[in-house]
Amino acid sequence: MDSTLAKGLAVLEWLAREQRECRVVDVAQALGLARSNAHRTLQTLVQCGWVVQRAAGSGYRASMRLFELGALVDGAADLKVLLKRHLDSLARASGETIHLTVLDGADIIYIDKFDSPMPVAAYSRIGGRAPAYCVASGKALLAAARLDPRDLQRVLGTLRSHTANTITNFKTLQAELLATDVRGWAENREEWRVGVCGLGAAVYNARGDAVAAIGMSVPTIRFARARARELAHQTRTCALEASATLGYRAGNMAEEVAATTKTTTKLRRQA
Amino acid sequence: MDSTLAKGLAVLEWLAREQRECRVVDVAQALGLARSNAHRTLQTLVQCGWVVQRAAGSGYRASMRLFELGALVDGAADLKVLLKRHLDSLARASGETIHLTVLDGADIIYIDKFDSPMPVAAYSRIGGRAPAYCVASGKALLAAARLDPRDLQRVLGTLRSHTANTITNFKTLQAELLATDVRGWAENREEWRVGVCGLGAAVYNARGDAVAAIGMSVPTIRFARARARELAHQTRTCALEASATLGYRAGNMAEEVAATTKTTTKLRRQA
DNA sequence: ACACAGCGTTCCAATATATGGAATTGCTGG
DNA sequence: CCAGCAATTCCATATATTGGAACGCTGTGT
Repeated sequence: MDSTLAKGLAVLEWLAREQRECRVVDVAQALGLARSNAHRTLQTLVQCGWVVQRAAGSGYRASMRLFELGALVDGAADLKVLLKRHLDSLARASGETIHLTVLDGADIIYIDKFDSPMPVAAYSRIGGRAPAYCVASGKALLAAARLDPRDLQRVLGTLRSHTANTITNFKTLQAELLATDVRGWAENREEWRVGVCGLGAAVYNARGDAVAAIGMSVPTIRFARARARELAHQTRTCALEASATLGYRAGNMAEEVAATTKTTTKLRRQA
Repeated sequence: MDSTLAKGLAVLEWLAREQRECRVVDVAQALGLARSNAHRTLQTLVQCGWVVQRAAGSGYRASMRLFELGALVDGAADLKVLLKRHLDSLARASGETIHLTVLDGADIIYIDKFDSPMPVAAYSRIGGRAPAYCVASGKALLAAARLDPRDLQRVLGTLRSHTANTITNFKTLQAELLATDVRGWAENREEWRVGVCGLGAAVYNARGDAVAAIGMSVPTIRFARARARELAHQTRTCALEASATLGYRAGNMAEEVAATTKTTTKLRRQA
């Protein structure tokens, strides 16, 4: 383990999260480094273009390099541009807050967001995270991944409780993922934040991989049975249209359905 | 200069740009490292969460960490969410491709994009770069920065020619930046890509800093004098509305205009 | 079935490199 | 003009990094 590299990455991450000009001593104190060490590390980051010092002798900030390279990861930027229209029209049709998310280990990461004109209790941020098993987008992606129960447990670790409704039992979660796969959308009923429900559906690319999920956050107060049904239908339809935009063909859909049924059966047997 | 850190960052950047699963030897060859060295560096990056190895013993990819932190830089993500509505309505009103950009040294970086339904010759990508002095967004931001001629030259370095129309002379560029500041928008007439013109206007936050620019890319064939005027007006208006969304108050505008006049006079004297 | 080639991974002694305390410089406010 | 704080430079020391060698695994060609 290259400790110098680990230290430099820690400095970079800390600097990015601070979102303000930081001085050498700030970095040194925050990460427990000697001033001279912090200084040299920052100099290296500057020389490599990951950190900028607006005026010489002034504070340091993370440079746009992080953004530039972040846009390349998983083709996130392309996804956003291609799916923007779909998300926007879903936002307009529903009047609710819409997210585009991807799976990163046990979390989802919000990669795009369309705010509702109506107020929502939940606050989310592009680049922000949420536990996949607690939110609708995450469940849609986990369901689409079709992991063995064994792998699922390995990926998620312990199911921590975040509200009274959080699913903390693997059997229950597996059953829910099966249901998600069958009906084509996932639900979240105050499992992550009290007062906030959600709907989610996976988006597939031309190869049939689930590359992202479209999610909708709805205050419980607007999530009555009939409206939830309607919104779920809208979300699922939007995800299907988005998949079509990425080249996912209806032709595959037959196979897809067959595969679903097969896996469903297999998982039922295992459960 | 911490060479271990520099090496690790180089590996991370290379991996992000490759956008595919890379093996240890690929990294070692590409960056001229010993296999064991490349291996340990990758292990460190994995342990720190910047790189992932989907299946153990398989290739390495950059993780979502880059995206996650990139979203924090300069509040890029917040900007996008706040300004989305404005960009979208400009895209609809004009029918042309709209960009949101920020300045990074001598380059602009595209942080958001709304594609035109009509085909455009220029290809741009979120996270992509262009030389600031060659494109309208860039000129709008450089004009808003109000640098001394001395600083401007230091920041930009040599003005390389990219088309027959590229501005390669500092006096000419300064004059154009002055004009930009006065009229409130910048133009690009095939200075970066042949066949592509552009318009750009700076967006200000509540403190009066130019934090981003709104840009429009238009094929020359649709950039006749009258239409260009009309689109320029739309672009400028959109930028003003966007500035208002960020808390830039008309009250400041008087000061702003005064400052502009003052700087203009000062720069005229220097030129 | 065997030998071989390619790759990931581990190990280790040599040595180049990072480290942190101290000294120096530069800046700011009283 | 001085005092106080922070940035930066310097250097001897200790340590972490380095790359060659070796091992095991997998897949391929004979």
